[in-house]
Amino acid sequence: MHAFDVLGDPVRRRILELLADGEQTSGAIAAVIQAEFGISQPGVSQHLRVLRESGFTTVRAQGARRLYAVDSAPLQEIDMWMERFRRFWSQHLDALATELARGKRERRTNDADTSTATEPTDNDKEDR
Amino acid sequence: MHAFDVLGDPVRRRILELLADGEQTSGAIAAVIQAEFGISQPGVSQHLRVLRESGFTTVRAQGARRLYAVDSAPLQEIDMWMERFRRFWSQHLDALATELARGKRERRTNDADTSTATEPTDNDKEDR
DNA sequence: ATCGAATTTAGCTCTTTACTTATATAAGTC
DNA sequence: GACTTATATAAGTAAAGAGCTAAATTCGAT
Repeated sequence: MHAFDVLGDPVRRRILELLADGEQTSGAIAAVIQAEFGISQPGVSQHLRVLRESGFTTVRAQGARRLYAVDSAPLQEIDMWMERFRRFWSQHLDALATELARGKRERRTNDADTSTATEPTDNDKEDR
Repeated sequence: MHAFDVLGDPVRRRILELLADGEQTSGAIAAVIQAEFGISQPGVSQHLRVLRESGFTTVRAQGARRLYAVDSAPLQEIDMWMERFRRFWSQHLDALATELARGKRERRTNDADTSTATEPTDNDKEDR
């Protein structure tokens, strides 16, 4: 499952929002999600599994509890993919810093020539 | 369909990558996508429809051709959602510029207290 | 006005996935 | 050891979505 698919689900996004504030037990997460979305505990558990298996979270056992925490790797990957679109909205002056921080990028070549089409990201090729 | 779901599909991501280099006709896009993914022209057209209807692209007619272009609004929204996770990887020095560019954000409060759980984003609430 | 190219829409099938309930596993408590 | 709490897995169902072929639109050119 691709990182974007994982974030496609509102329950999973919400779980990540919760984890952004720090480690949480499965139970604590389930309580919030059940209250907010009205789904069952196993339902939440399955979402946690998806997050786990797709690398968005790490888990550590503490007795019978499972402590989930954000693993930012896939989020970073998404952030990198988004990079090529940032110039569409951050061409203001205050974006200069961002540009510096994120590294220089190619100048916009506005030719719509088909033959010049670039290859798809490795990332994208691998999942079909 | 949520913005993240739209980006969940590799074909749609690829189309956006193509459009990042500038406006393209439906036909030019279809040619590339068909070559790369082996799907039919109507298949590509359906993806263009999804991108259009979810706000990722704008279209303008030029005779019988349709010229597609990136509309960055939904991408910006995603970028904003991602903001809360950036501190997980950009707490290095070179991220200072990014921090400045993106505006200051709340200090990290690392308490895992359940009762303090924040509300979900309006964004997320609306789609269930 | 007719024909062909460019693009979209319709209807159908197949697969994936998000749920559900029921059950398993494992740790803590009495 | 028996019971409860915490969490995960299994099996089944229903809905969504990605693809296909066929047909409709719409514009340009003869």
